[in-house]
Amino acid sequence: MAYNFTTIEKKWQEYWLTNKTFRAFDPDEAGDMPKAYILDMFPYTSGQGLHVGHPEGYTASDIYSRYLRMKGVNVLHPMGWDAFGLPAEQYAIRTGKHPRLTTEENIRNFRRQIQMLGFSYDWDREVDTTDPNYYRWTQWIFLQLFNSYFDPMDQKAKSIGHLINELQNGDFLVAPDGTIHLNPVQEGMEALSGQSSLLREWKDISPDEQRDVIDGQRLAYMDEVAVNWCPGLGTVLANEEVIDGKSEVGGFPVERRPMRQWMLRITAYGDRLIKDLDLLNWPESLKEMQRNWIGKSIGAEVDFDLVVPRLPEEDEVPTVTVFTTRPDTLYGATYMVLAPEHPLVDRIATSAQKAEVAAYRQQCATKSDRDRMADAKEKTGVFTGGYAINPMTYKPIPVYIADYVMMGYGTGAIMAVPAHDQRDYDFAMKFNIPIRQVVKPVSGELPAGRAFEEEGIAIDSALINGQTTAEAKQTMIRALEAESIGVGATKYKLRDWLFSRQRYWGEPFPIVLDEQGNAYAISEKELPLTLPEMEDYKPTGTPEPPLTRATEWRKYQRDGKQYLRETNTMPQWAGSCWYYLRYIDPKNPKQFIDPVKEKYWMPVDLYVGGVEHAVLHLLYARFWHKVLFDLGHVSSPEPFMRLVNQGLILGEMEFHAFTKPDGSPVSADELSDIAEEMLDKTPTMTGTHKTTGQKCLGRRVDIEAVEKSGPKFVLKSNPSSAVDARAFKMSKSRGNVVNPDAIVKDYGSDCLRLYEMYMGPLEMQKPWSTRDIVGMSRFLNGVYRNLLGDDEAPSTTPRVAAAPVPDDLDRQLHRTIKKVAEDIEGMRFNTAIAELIKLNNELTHLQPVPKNVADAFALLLAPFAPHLAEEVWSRLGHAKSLAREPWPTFDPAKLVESVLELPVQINGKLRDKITVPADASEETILAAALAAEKVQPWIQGKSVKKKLYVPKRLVNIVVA
RNA sequence: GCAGGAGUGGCGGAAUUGGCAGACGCGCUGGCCUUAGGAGCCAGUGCCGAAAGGCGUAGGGGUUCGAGUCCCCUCUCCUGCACCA
Repeated sequence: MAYNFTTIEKKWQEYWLTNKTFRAFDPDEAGDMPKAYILDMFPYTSGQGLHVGHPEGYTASDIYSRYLRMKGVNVLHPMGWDAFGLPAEQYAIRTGKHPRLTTEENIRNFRRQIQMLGFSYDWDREVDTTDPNYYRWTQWIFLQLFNSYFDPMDQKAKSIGHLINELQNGDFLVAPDGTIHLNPVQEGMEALSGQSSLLREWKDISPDEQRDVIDGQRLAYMDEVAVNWCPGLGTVLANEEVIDGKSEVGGFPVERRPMRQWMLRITAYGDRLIKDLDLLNWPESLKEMQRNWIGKSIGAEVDFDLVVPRLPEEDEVPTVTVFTTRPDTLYGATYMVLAPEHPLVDRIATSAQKAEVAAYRQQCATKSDRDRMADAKEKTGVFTGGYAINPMTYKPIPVYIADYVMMGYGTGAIMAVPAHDQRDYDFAMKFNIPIRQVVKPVSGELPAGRAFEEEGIAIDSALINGQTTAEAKQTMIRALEAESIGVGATKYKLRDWLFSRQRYWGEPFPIVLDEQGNAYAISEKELPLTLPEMEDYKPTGTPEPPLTRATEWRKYQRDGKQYLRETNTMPQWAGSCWYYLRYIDPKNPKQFIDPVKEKYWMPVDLYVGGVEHAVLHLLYARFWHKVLFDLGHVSSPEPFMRLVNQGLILGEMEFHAFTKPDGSPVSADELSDIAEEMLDKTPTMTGTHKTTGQKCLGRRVDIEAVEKSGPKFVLKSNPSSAVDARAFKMSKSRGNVVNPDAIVKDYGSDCLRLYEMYMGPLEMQKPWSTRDIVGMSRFLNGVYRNLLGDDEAPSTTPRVAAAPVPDDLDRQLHRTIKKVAEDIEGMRFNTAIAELIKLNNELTHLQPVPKNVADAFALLLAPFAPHLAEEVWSRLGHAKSLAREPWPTFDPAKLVESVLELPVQINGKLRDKITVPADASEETILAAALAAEKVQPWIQGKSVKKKLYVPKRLVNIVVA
């Protein structure tokens, strides 16, 4: 009979909650306990509830936390809710309920589901990003950003007050574009020619302009930029939220349009965000994704003089600045390309070319990002009719516009070096532009028919001939700087973080605007600024945010002056940027965190979550953390020291058989690019026939209709026809989503936990298989039966008694203790469970089970199946929870075997096995090996060349 | 195209890092028990072969007494980025 997991699990969950079993101790109560902060990525509380992917990571971190607690560690293991943002609001609109209500419902449901899985969270620390007591501090951090700037010398954030001081002292000067520059005189440097004459001192600037300069330096600033406007969602989106030209949420098309928006100056931190990755124990692939996203490239900006008639108001020759990572190839620049949107295009285009240029620009503007990507193979562009002067060769080079150069990166203009850049090469071939080699390989020949992009030796470049690429770059940059025609420069692909959304369900900005649209912070004392109650919170469908309708709420008065509140709201990611800090001091009404507690708990020792947050949450949170660090609010430069990604859990394996358009069956191995596609709004499997190119459609076939034949699966009814076998991502539309509620009801949460951990290595992607769960169910039932017996009467433990431990069992026990601890520390939970199963199998026929073995078993099982372990532990006569019971220790002496069974190989092939005493000498063992029965025929009549004995491993005899 | 990861029985996956390939679980086969159930217990289960034995870690080559593990080449799948100058 199965043990009653439902009753047992409920009982212990209540016990843990009432007794606050997993309370983390504050620094003053912790004594000399070591600390560990074990963090899960908190869930976004969608209307769908928990899916089986959540418990995977949560169980892993829970096992680790429970293990550490038993090792005497003070563990902080909290949980909370990420609940502001688009999906919650979309759900509310769909169900016709206010997002506050749906969010409350969703949180209740998530809490119920998570608590039913028995995780050892400290529930007194629960946070909810939509709680005004929480988002008050999100707004407070925004004010920190608003009141700071990035100091270019110290490479860190400082208060705006400090900047004003510097400007007043004359340490900084202001350029015509509003950017600030070090005062060369003050710094004892020679005045830069040209530019410096345009720099002005603070005192020479009007108050209005002064405010603009300051506002332009803030880490949170407003700017008119080309943004991703998503009409389907009625809001703008960050670059990170746009995938292949569509919104990540909902998959709606996104268009670029200029709008005035809040931005966070994450680009200032690009360099530190890359560099500090080295401090982190994160998966290499994830670090690489962040490096790619930030996209740092080092090179130079070079000014090219334009060959155009000078306008009367210009006192110098107009120039175009290009960015290049290969300044060593400057001599090879044979043409120039501007992005179609580049502001100088009109200035350069000749009257003869104007029409063609305008037509091309029009064509680019209407092309979606998607089309642009699809057309990437074929270069397009038009000649402007204008020329620029190559500053090294003094030769005029034609200026083109082409959509392979983007306005958003670098300077929006490139010097094209077709000999050493494949894109430029393709373009030059199409437009018959000369190609000039200026780098040759260190050895070997220049490749024919393509660009030579690798490093080499400079040739045909007077200034740098014979230099290696690295040397030549340096020489060139020095020369450019000396001539004031260029400067070494570093560019990032990363854009500043677009931080406002035209939606209701988010944190309001603690900002008011005057009539001119200038932004002012409200005071910290006015926080939290809560969302107004609104009947109609739906998006307006225009860039006008719904909060604009809250006319009373908007009004704000200070010092007799009227202002209007900012009506944009913050994006979904704001609350999750710092939640890990609030857990440390969740109820503090005075500060966002107590510095003593912060110092004690931070940084996070282990962070477990999905890889889907690689460039969103994890980049944003690191950015905020660094700002808080610079401003002295937190003590560590990085928040998450070790990070582990759990692998995706896919749906059950599916098989698909394919048919040609005419309906005849086709084998899956004749197809390529098999994938799911939306046809008539239904997800359909399609494949392209390798030879005919026909599109073939797949249909799902049952596993019973399929068998394995060689390396592939085929139809039983038609064994010549291979079927496609794969597991898909779980999705509602596929109908392959597994609901944890159902699994817990049928098998219990201990079983679900065990199954998810037993599926394979944590980081790997793996298919769900409901059929396999029964294995873990049998294991748990076996444990119950072996220790507590079939009798479910609560006080009896008939199978356990004080008894001597048989040698074999003792060895297995100590092996298990060793292996389980090692595997938990290495997060190899699948093999730890295998070892527990082995120990349990040893107990199956033992009567009685020795008490100390039963005790140890309960403790070893506790991190994995905590409910059953507590039940066993209590029924074995222990009064208190085992949550802080010391972890069992093993005796290395108990692990050694008294006799060895050694394999004997002849020429590396296994032929026999011999059993020898563990302390036998090498000669004895070799002699025994040669004498072994099945070895004899193999050495008879042959000469033994070599006898190898690998201690405690094997014997290998080499014969001629 | 670039970067990262992976490829082991019918399935999920083990293998202390160069030393008995397939631990453990599912499934399957046979048996026992039975108030017949999706319960429990025992035995077996990589492939070929009656056996001896042979063959086996995507494919091909190499290093080694010995290779799933190290080196070279090729193929397939996944994930990310993708005209980023």
